Amino acid sequence: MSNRVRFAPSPTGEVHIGNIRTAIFNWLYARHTGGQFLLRIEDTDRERSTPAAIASLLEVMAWLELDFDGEPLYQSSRLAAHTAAADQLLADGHAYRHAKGEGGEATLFRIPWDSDAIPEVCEAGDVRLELHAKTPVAIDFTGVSYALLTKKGKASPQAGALGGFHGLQLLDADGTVLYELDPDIKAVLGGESRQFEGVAAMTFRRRELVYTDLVKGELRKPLDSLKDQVIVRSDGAPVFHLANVCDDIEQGITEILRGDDHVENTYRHILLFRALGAAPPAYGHFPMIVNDQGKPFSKRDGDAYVGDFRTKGYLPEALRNYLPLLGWSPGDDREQMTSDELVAAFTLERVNSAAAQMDVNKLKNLNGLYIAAIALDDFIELIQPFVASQPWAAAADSTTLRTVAELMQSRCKLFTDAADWSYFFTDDLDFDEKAARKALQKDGVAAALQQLSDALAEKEPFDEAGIEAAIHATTEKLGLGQGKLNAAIRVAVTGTNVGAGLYETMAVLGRERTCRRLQFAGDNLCAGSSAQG
RNA sequence: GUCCCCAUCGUCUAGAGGCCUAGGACGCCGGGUUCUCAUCCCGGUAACACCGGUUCAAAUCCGGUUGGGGAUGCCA
Repeated sequence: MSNRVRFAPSPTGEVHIGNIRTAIFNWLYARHTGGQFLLRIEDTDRERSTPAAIASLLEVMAWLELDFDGEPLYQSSRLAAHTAAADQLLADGHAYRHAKGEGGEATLFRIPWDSDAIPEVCEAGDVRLELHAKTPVAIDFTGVSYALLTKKGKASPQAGALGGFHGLQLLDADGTVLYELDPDIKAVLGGESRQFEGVAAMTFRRRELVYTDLVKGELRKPLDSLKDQVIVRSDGAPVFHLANVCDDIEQGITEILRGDDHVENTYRHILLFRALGAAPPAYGHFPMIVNDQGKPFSKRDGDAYVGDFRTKGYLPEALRNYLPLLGWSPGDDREQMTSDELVAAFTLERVNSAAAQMDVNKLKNLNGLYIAAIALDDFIELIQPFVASQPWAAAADSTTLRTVAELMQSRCKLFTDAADWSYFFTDDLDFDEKAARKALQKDGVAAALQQLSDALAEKEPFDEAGIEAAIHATTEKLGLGQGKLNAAIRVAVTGTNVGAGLYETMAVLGRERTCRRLQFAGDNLCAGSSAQG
């Protein structure tokens, strides 16, 4: 049977990069192994799941070209199956109804007492725990609760499922056995409860659940540290754990690849698979992506939504290339990789286990590399939406825009950099104060700009070569070195000291604009010009 | 508190006992090309968390400490 993996997001808001990286990893794995990549939308949280969130999820996946196989499965459509599974569990004695806390009776999944037949469960030796004798030990069908003795002699309350305490003995300070669980287990499971005071220690045979994580290797968890889990709320709504496992069985998932925050769930889920009569799939857990503080992303880190990267002018190719590099590497020095190369190189063995910090700088650099590689026509096409949002959009005729795009593409790291193209289309220059001061506030600059403007006014043709010649002629006449005036000209005509080639830029601007700006700068912005008094 | 996981330059990572005076990339600094900026090219900066142990030999194995994260929900 071929591999079947799934991406199972909850559509409760914007799509987060951590989530979409999980999707990318799953997609990469499926495509690498020739398996299926399924999409399951876990929309059972009626309060928070919205059609808008589902639409945006689908949109983001399409944008990143994460094509899934078959139709998406909407978890909400499976309510009846989930409820039936809970009923089955109840009937089989794997679950019980219990009013825990307020809210009425919920259905809890029991960490099984008879776990000998479960391949993932093994005995892990005898355990002796020193207890806080003043806290009573309580035992009933929901589990064992007790209090450990801290170093300071205080009580540290604990509770664990019954199934973790085979061979349990309660001892008093003298070592006398107060109680043995095994002979009493039927009665306890049947609903009787026991309580003991003055228990100094407890001993039992520890059982552990062991599985081999595809990423992290062998992982184990003592059953006595697990608690019975609510699987159906008192209002009748099945919880995530049940729905998730049921649907994984339904979809025939063979590998569950998800974020590190799910490792603890895995132990219970494996038990649920077994109780439902299914063999659990293999599991692999990816390291988390954290923010630049090294902390988990929270709602405050608004930048971490995929949609935001899109509106900021990132290319899907760049994101799809960068994200898998967080927590995974091909093992050689490659970083910029095509989708095909990523698919070919991707293996779970090469996924790391330490959390990875998002480095926007590096992403931006990669984005710049991708932008530089785009054909001019495509670049113009892609930049349209970003140009459209500029105040000068109306002035940007397609011919000029094309020329500008050609000049600026290699200087573009993000599509939003198009905001800097303003001076090509409007005379309302945004002068960089520092650059202006440095380039224009010098003696003689005003006169030089005026002379250049005069020279340019008659230059024919007004093209790159002609402009260069005019500038050279002017500097020569003034006894300036070649290029000495360029910085001043640049600031005068563009407002800034960075940008494409000066002559090319002036040619695009055209004679009229260029001269007007030179004169304006000469009259108003230079040392000794009228505006300066 | 308890359980589980994690730990190499500022960041992403390579490294699965000798190839490591720890490699690459981003960033940063310097230089070259160029009319500026960007690109491109050269060079530099900077890390094995700490303490023990195993070994002829440890970033790599083991133990402990510290630090970080997760779980301990009728959230997903």
